[in-house]
This record gives sequence, C-alpha cells and structure tokens, in this order.
Amino acid sequence: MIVPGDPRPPPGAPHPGRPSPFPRDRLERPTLEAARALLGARLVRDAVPATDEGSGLGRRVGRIVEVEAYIGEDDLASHARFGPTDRNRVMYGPPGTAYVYLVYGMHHCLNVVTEPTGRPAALLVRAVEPIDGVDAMRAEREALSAGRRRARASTDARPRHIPDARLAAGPGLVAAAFGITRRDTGIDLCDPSSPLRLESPPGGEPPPDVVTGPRIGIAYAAEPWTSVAWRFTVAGSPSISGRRR
DNA sequence: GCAAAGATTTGCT
DNA sequence: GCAAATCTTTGCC
Repeated sequence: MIVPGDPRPPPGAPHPGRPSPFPRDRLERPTLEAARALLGARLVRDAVPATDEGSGLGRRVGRIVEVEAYIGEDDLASHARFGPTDRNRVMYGPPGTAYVYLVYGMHHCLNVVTEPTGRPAALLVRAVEPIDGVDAMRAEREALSAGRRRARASTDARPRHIPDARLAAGPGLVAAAFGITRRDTGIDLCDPSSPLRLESPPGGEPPPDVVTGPRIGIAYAAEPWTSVAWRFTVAGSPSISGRRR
C-alpha cells in the first residue's frame, strides 16, 4: 500500500540508488518505439581488474543520447539486406542481445538487437554522454589515438584535449570508450549480471526531448532508406556525434 | 580465389 | 574540405 511519506518505492519502481535492468519488452517491439525507449538508458561496463597487461579500469556508465534504427531485410542500409550471414545472424536472435561489428577495418560499433526473434532489426548506439568512469574512457581513447599516431608516424603531433562530453560522441568512440569489441557480440544486455549491460534511467528522471533525422553514413543505400528519419537524438545533449561548430 | 566497399575518425590542406 | 588508415565481409568469376 502506498501512503504519502512512505519511503518505500511503489511496486515495480526502481529502488532509489539501486540500478534497475533495462526491461527486455521495451526492445521486443517495433524498433522505432524501442529507439525512444533506449534514449536516456544507461550503458554500463563493469570494472576491469588489473592484469599483467596493465592496470585495471574503473566502472563506466553513460547515458545513451543517440541511436539509429536498422529494420528488416528490406532496409537497404542494414546489414540484414544480405539475409542471414555469419556476421549478422545475431540480429535475427532475441531482443536485448549485443551485435558488434567492425567498420572500415578499425572501428567497432555497438548495436542493441530489437523486435521478436526471427525479425532482423537493431539499434546502433551512436553516442553516449559520460556519467561515471570518465578516466577509464579517456584512457581507452588515448590508447587508441596513440596507436593511430604510431601508424601514421607523426611524432610531432600531440593529442588534442578532449572534453568529457565528447569522449563517446560517435559510434566508434562509444565502442572505444567502453572497450567494446566483436567479442561482446551475443552478450545479453538486459541481464544484470552481464559485464556490459543496459540499465533504466533513474526513477524520477524525465524522459528526454527527442529529435529525429536521416541516418548518417549510408549513402550507399537507395531511397527511401537514405532519407527515412530513423536517427534519434536527445535534444540539447553536448555528446551528439558529429563535429562541433 | 580476388576485388571492392564499408552503419568512421582524424589530421592536414 | 579531403584523403588516409585498415581489415572483414560480401559478391562475383
């Protein structure tokens, strides 16, 4: 029973201060609806203990502020346009599963599988607003930049300062900041015991204002797929992908 | 078996 | 504004 002043949360509500897993049924529905549900959700990577390789990394948490929908085999921008393959098979599986692929031979991209099993669809996580574990995100990002500079053999170039809000402001940067690789494909992001997972926004946080627009980087597709407004962003977030003015 | 292109990011011009 | 870096996946011969 709920009475005014009762410190206990109402039934089903997130426990204050305790994370609540992201409900799978929010993803097991039309992807364009799931996109709005996923905005504001938390992406969490558990702490990585220190090994011989190097010192550990703290727990990382960020708020999802940009996603893109890829829906069905008809969508000529989707990896599912080829039908089921070794790479995209997980898109045909249960909602809440992670689908991670490599683009341009160097960047990983994290997708959240949506819709009931058998229907290939997913949401590409394009940008995350860092909340916690900024040091770990920065460490992974700088390791990436250092490797790039080595490859380019540009000894004179020094790393440019990156504001916290820009650490995961792009799909490849989200994966880098959270240490996500193809080995994470198949992880159940709705399972609270997964080392990489989704959590619901804290109770009381208002749902974000959402802006939609066409998807990015899919010029290879045909109309109407290049123009449909299947990109969803949180209005006013400083962490949206793309270059700053 | 080989060639082409890619759900990106960065740094230089 | 443009091109490079880099390698997997897919299509075609």
